[in-house]
Amino acid sequence: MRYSPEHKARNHENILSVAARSFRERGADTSGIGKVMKKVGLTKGGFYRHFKSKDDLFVQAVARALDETGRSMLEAAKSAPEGDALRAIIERYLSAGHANSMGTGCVRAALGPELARKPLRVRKRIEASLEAYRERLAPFMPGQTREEKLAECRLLFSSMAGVLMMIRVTSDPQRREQQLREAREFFIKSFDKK
Amino acid sequence: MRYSPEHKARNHENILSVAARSFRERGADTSGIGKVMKKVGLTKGGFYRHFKSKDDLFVQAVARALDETGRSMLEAAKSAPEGDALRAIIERYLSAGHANSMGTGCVRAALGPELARKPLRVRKRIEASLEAYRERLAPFMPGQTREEKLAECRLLFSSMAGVLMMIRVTSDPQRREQQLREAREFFIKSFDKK
DNA sequence: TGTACATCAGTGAACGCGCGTTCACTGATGTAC
DNA sequence: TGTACATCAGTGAACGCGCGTTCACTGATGTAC
Repeated sequence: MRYSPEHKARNHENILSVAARSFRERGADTSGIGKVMKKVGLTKGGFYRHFKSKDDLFVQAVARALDETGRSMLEAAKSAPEGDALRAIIERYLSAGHANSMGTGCVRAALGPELARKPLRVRKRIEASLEAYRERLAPFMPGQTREEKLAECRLLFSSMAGVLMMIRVTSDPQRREQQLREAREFFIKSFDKK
Repeated sequence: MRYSPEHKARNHENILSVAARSFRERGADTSGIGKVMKKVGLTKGGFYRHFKSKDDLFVQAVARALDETGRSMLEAAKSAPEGDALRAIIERYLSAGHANSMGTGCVRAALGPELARKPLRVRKRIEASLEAYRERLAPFMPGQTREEKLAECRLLFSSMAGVLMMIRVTSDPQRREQQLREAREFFIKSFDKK
């Protein structure tokens, strides 16, 4: 059967968002193309009408996930009281909700080491997505120049990603909460009102 | 052929250290038992005389890797001038050498998300290794009580792991160096001389 | 001291399985005339 | 308006491959007598 362009675009989006979640939830190696396509409602053969390879899908899924996390951070910033944007960003990133949902959360905390292991060609594309993310959030960071703000942005989110990632190893929910609280306090103290 | 107990112990150690490196370098999913055993010089069938399962090996390899990283941190602390132990720890953790050798570096930065995805039974054993690590390094942390020191230790190493992990995504060596420098400065300022 | 037997680390083939990718094919729609 | 053909998203079987785990077997050493 022949499909409309909208139909194709819709399936493309579906593959992307199912993959973005599955990669983060289970890791890219354990998220087979067949499984992803099945969840979308298609068979795996059709995958290559949408993406050149699994790595191509990976790069695009990472880009989409970062875009969504960026949007969520911007939302938090914009719905915060005047002058509390950065605090709101930190509080949303280090929230229990974020810690409990790896599949819809920050790519760094869910796939960081996998990003580092990708071949250079792939990694360059990922770096571009990370740069775009930092550009969006730099305005809320401390620092005088754009370069300073970008550097602070990188440092803040890399650090918070490490904290989030390790909190997810902690099995006791109460300890998780406490670790989140301590981390929020630390990052707000260190990055806010600089 | 029958082997001496020392022979078995030696092979056990070899499997462990080859796995500990391979898991960190390539990820656990991509480090097959067959490959590990081949590198040790054995065939894969013999693996199950040493470990109950791949997850069992994983847990023990993580424990060994954390022990080695802990030892390295203690070394840095002990060979530092009086009062500069924590600074030395941070500088060694955020060194170019560490950033450039994922296979022999900190487990958190190389396998963090994989730890978080393991089933509870496995994760509990990993938590114990992480606790042991923090106990060793707590004496060098800021804080009045043991609990405070342990919490600072967790926060410091989780954060630095995130930074290290994301620096490994950066392809340009000069940028990596700069990011390491900025991170060292930040963590020394934030955790040292508190 | 000499012989018979038990032990058990390591071998290598086999198991069922899921993987990424390719490919001949289908068939509804869009286009050309 | 009607007919012939091209397009191409999606199908489903097939490819070669590596995986974790099991298992009957080997054979040098340790132990019992």
